[in-house]
Amino acid sequence: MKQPPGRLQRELRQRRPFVSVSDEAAVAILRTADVVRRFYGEVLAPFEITLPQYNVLRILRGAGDAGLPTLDVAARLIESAPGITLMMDRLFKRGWVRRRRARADRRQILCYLTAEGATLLEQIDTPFDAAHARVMGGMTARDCRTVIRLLERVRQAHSSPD
Amino acid sequence: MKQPPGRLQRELRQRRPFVSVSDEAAVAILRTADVVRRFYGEVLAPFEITLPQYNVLRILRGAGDAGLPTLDVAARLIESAPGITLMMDRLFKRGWVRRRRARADRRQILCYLTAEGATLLEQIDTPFDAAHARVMGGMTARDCRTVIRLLERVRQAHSSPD
DNA sequence: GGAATTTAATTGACATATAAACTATTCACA
DNA sequence: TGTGAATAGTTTATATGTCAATTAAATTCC
Repeated sequence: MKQPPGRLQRELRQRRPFVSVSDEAAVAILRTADVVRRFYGEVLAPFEITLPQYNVLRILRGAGDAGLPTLDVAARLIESAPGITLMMDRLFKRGWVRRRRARADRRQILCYLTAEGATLLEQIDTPFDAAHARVMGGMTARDCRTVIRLLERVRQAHSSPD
Repeated sequence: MKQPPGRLQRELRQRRPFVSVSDEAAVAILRTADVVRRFYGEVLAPFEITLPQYNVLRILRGAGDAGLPTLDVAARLIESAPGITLMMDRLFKRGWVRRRRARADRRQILCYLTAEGATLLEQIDTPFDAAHARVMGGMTARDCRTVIRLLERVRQAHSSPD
C-alpha cells in the first residue's frame, strides 16, 4: 500500500518529505492542474487559440444572441476584470467576438460570438471533446467521481459565501 | 448517488452539463488548483513574495552551500527556462539570492540562497506550515491520500519517459 | 433633486508562463 | 583533434493573471 519513496517526491527531486499529507495533496493538485492545462493547450495549439480564450468563446456561445456583459464572462472564469478586457480585445481583433454597449445599462459592454467565432468553435468541438476522453488517462468513471467529490469539498472549504 | 444539478456546474453557471465525468474532473482539478494557489498566495502576501518565488527560495535552501544551476531550479518547478531567469533576477535584486558561474562547467550559473534569504524563509516557515493544515479544509488524511493516489495516476498517464 | 456610494469597465504596473531565436560552452566521435 | 551536435542560459515576443487607481454610469438615500 505504501509505495516506498513516494513518487511525487521523486518527481520534485525533493530531499525532505512533505510536512503532511495535506501539503502533499496540495502539491499534487497544483502539478496535476499544470499537466491538464498543458494537455488541453496542446489540443488547442493547432487552432492557435489558448485554453482561456477557448473558454471565453464557449461561454459566449452559451450566451447566444443575448450576449453577455464583460464582467459576467470574467465571473465564469477564474479571471479578474482587467484580464478579461485584454483577452476580449484579442478575440475581437481576431474577429471571433463582437461588442456593443448595453442600452439598458450604459456601463455594460455586451459581448457576442461572431459567426466566424462560431465556425471556429465547431471545428474545435470534435477534437476537444475527444480529448476529454483522454485527459483523465487510466481513471475509471468511478475514480473521476471520487476526485470530483473530494475536490469539491476542498473548494467548498475555501469558498466565500457563494 | 447522483447529485441533482451538480455543484461545479452551478459554480460555473453553465447551461449545458459536462460532456463526461472525465471533463468534469478536469475542470474540478483546474478550479481547485486556482483556489489552492490563491490560498497560498494570501498566506505569502504579507511577506511580499509570490508562491513561485517562495518555492525557488526553498529549493535553494535545500541545495545548501553547493548551490544549484539555474535550469535545475527550473526543473523542480513547473517553470520553463526563460521564466526562471527573470525570477532569479528579481530574487537577486531583493538580496535573497546570489549567483556565480560554475568553475566545472562554465555554461552553468550556480544559484545560492543568501543569509537574508534564509532569514526570510525562517520567518515564513511557521505561518506557511500552519497553512498546510488548513489548505485541504475538511478533508481527512485518508481523503488526502486518495486524492494523491488518483491524481498521481492522471499525471502518470501524461508523463513523458521521466 | 442632488450628493455620496456603488458598480462596470478600463488603464497601468508588475509577475508568471511559454515559444522561438540566439550566444557561449561542452561533448561526441570520426 | 577538430567539427558538428547537444546543453545552459538569456533575450524577445506574446498571453495570462493580479493589484491599485481611474472613468463613467447607475443607485441610494436624505
